[in-house]
Amino acid sequence: MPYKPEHKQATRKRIIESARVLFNQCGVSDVSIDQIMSKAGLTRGGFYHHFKNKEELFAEAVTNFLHGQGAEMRSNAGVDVAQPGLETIQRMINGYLSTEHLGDLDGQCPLIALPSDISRAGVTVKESYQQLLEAMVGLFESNLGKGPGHREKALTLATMCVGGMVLARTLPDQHLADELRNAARDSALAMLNI
Amino acid sequence: MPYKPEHKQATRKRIIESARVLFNQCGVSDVSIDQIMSKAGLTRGGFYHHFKNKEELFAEAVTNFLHGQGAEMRSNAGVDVAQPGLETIQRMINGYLSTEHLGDLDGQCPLIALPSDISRAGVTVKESYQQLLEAMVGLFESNLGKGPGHREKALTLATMCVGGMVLARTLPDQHLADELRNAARDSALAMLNI
DNA sequence: TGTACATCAGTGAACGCGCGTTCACTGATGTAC
DNA sequence: TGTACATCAGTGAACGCGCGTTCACTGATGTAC
Repeated sequence: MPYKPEHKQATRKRIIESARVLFNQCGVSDVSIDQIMSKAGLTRGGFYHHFKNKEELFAEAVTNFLHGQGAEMRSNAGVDVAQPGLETIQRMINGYLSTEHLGDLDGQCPLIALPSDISRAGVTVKESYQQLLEAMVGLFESNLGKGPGHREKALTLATMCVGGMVLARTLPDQHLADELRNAARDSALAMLNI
Repeated sequence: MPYKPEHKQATRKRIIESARVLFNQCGVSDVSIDQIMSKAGLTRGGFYHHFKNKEELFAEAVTNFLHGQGAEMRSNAGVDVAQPGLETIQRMINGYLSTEHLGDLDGQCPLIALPSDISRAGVTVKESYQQLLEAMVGLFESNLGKGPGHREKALTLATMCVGGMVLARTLPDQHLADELRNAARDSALAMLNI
C-alpha cells in the first residue's frame, strides 16, 4: 500500500467540501470541475479517481452538508431530542431565518441556495436533498410533541423557513427582503402558540 | 421602410416567449441561444438584432410573464379589485398550490421555476422578479382589506405559496411532495380566518 | 398600375473559449527483504 | 536499520464539443416614381 487508506478519504472529503461551498455560491452549472479541484488544492485530472461524474459529486455535497454543517446548525440551535420543546423550535426558526444565515453564502443550507438546480437534477441528488428536508421536518415534528395536526404544522414551518429565505435571496430591495423574512419568521413563531 | 414596425415587435415577442418556456423548463444556464431561436423558428444570428445579450432576454422573459401568463392567472382566480374579499384569496392560494400548477412546467410562475437562477442574476433580472412578487403580495394585501398585520399576512401567504411549490418541485417522493404542498395550502387558508 | 430600389430583419459560417472527460505519465509513499 | 520496489493518488496535455458572440451576406418587403 503506497498511501494509507485514510489519505484518499481525506482528499475526497476536501473535494466535496470545496464543491459544496462553490455550488452554494454560484450554482452547479456555473462551477467547473477545474474550479472545484483548484480550491481543494488539486488539479483537474484527479477528479475521476474519486467520482464518476459531476452529478455524483453534487449528491455527495448535499449529503455532506446534512452530516456536517447541518448537524452543527442543529446543535447550535440547542436541539436536544431528550428534552424537546417549543423553545428549541423557536431557536431553529430564528436561526434559519436570521440575517447571519442569509449572509452566509458559504455555509448556508442547500435547501435555500440550490432549489432550482435540485429540481432539474437526477434522482440521487434529489434523494439527498429530501433527506435534508426530512431532517428539518423531523426535528420540528419531534419538538412539537405528538398530536393531530402537528405533522402538518411541521411541514408548514419548513415551508415558511425555506420559502422566506429563498425569496429574500432573490429580492434586490434589501428592505423588502428583510420585511418578508421577518414576516415569515414572526408568522412561524406565532403558529407555535395555536 | 422595408418591413412594418410591428413585424420586428412580433418576432421579438416570439423570442421572449420561446425563452420564457425554455428557461422555465431547464433553467437559464442550461438553455442556449440556439435553442431559443430554433424554438422561435429563427436562426441564432438574428438574436443580437433584438437583445444586447442573454441576461437582457432573461429579464424580459420574467417581465413578459408578469404581463402575460401572470395576468391570466390573476383573472382565472377571479381577482377583481372592485370587489375584494377572502374568496378571491382562497382561489389564488388554491390555484397557485394546485396539482395543475405543479405540472405546468411551461406556464408556471417563474417565482417557482427559477429562484436560484434569479438570486445569481444581475439587478435588472432581480427587479423584474421583484415586480412579480410585489404583484402577488399586492393582490393578497388589497383583498385582505386594511388593518394592522395585513401586510405581514400578505407577505407570509406569498412565502407559503412560493415556498410550498419550490419544495414540492425538489422532492423525488411524490407522496411527500403532495403532503407538503397540501399542508402549505391548508395552513395558508387557515390563516385567513384568524 | 407597374417597376426599380433602398432598407434592414434574418442568415449561417466563423471566432475564441471553457467545458467535461480521458489517458499516458510521474513521483511520493508504505512494504518487503 | 537501510534499500529496492510495487502501488496508485495525483498530474497536465489533449480530445471533441457546444457555447455566446460577431459579421459579411441575402433576400423579402414597403416606398418612390
